[in-house]
Amino acid sequence: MTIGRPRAFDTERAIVQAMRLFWRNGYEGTSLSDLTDELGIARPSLYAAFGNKEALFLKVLDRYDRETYHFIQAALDAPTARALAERLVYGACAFHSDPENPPGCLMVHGALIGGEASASVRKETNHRRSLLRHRIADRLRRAKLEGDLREDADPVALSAYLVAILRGIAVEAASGAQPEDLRAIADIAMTAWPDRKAA
Amino acid sequence: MTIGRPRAFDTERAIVQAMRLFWRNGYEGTSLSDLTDELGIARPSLYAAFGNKEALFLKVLDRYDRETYHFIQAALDAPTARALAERLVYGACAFHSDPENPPGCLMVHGALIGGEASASVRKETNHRRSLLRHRIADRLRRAKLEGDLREDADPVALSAYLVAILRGIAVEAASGAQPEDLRAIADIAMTAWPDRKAA
DNA sequence: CCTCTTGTGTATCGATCGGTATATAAAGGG
DNA sequence: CCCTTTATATACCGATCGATACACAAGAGG
Repeated sequence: MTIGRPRAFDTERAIVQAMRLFWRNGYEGTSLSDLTDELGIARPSLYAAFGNKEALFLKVLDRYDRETYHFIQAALDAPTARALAERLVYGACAFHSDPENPPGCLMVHGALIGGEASASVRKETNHRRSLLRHRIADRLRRAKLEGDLREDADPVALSAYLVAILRGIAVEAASGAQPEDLRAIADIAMTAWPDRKAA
Repeated sequence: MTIGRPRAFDTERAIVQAMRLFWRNGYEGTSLSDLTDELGIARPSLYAAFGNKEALFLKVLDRYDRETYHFIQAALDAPTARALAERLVYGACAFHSDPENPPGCLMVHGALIGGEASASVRKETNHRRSLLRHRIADRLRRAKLEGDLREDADPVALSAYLVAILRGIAVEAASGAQPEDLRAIADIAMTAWPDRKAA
C-alpha cells in the first residue's frame, strides 16, 4: 500500500503529547528538545512528520479547538441565549477544573505574548480568539431574532463580556484558583445576564 | 562623596525602559540584547547595576505596582464597595486604553507561563496576583462591617470576580480590543454588582 | 601625581535555540 | 535479489541565549 519505511510513532498521539507541552509551557517555552524527549522520537522524525515547530503548533491548535476545547461548540448549540452563557461560563469552570488538563487555556497561555520569533503564531491565536467572540455574537443576534434575548441587549457587548469572563477564569485557573473559586466567578458573572423582562 | 567612576546612565529611567520591554514582549521574550539596545548601555553595566535579568525584572515589577498600575490603590481607597468595584473595572479600561501603555498587563503577560528557566519569576507574579485578590477581599469585608455591602454578599467570591474581570479586560486589550469594547465589558460586569437592598 | 574604587567597552564564555546534512534501516514493486 | 521510497539515528550547523573575564576610563582621597 503505502510505499517506504513505515512511521514508527503515532502522529495523532504525538500531537496530543505536544499539545500538553505547549499548553503547560507556552509556544516559546517549549523547546524542540522538550518535544523530542516527550514524544520519544528523534528530531528529524518530527520535522519530517510536521514540517517545523510552528506548523506543529498550528496542528496542535486545530486539535485543541476540535477535540479538547469542545465545550465551546456545545455552548453554541444551546437552545437559548441564557443557556449559551451558562454553558460557556460553567463549561469553562469544568474545563479548567479538570485535573487531566494542564492549567489555563492553550489559546491564552500558548502564545499571548513573546519575542519577534513567535509573532506569526501570536497572530494566529489572536485571530482564533477574535473568531470565538464573533461566533458568540452571531449566536446572540440569532437569539434576539428568536426572542429569547431582550430587544435592548447588545450582542457584541455581551459576547465581549462572555469572552472576557472566559479569559479571566482561564488566567485565575492558571494562577492556582480552586474549582469552587472558578464557580463563584461564574455564578456572579451570570447574575449580569439580562432577563427576558425589560429592566 | 561617592567614590569610584560615576554611573553614566539613570537607573530609574533604565527601569522604566526595561518595564516597557518586558511589558510588551514578556520576561522570556525579552533578551539581554533587547535590553542593552533599548537602554543604550553595555551588558556588564546592566549586570553591575541590577544583578541579573531576574533581579531587574523584580525591580520592574515593584516599579509597575508602585507607579504604573496605580489605579488599584485608588480603587482600594474608594469610600464604598461599589465605588471600589467601579474604580477597578473602569480604571482597568482606562489603563488598557491608554495609548502610552503597551497592550495588556505586565503582571499577566510578563510571566504567566514559560519554560523552567523562568519558574521563579512566574511564582513571583503569581504571588502578586493572589495578593491583589486578598487586598480586595479585605476591603470588601470592611465594607460589610461598614454597611455599604449587603449582608449576604461574599467578599471572597466578589473579589475573585473582580480580579477575573480585570484579567479578562487585560487579555482582550492585548488581543486588540478597542476602548469602547473594554467599556462595554465593564458596564455589563458592573450590573452584576449587588445593590444595597436585598434580592 | 599616585592609588583606590567603581563603571564602561570589547570580546568571549558554555549552553541552548530551531533546523539539517548525511548515512542507514525498513518497507513495497519489479 | 535489487531499486525506489520513506523514516530513522547520529552528529552537526549558525545563531542566540544569559552571563563574565579582562583591560581601561573616570572620579575621590592622599
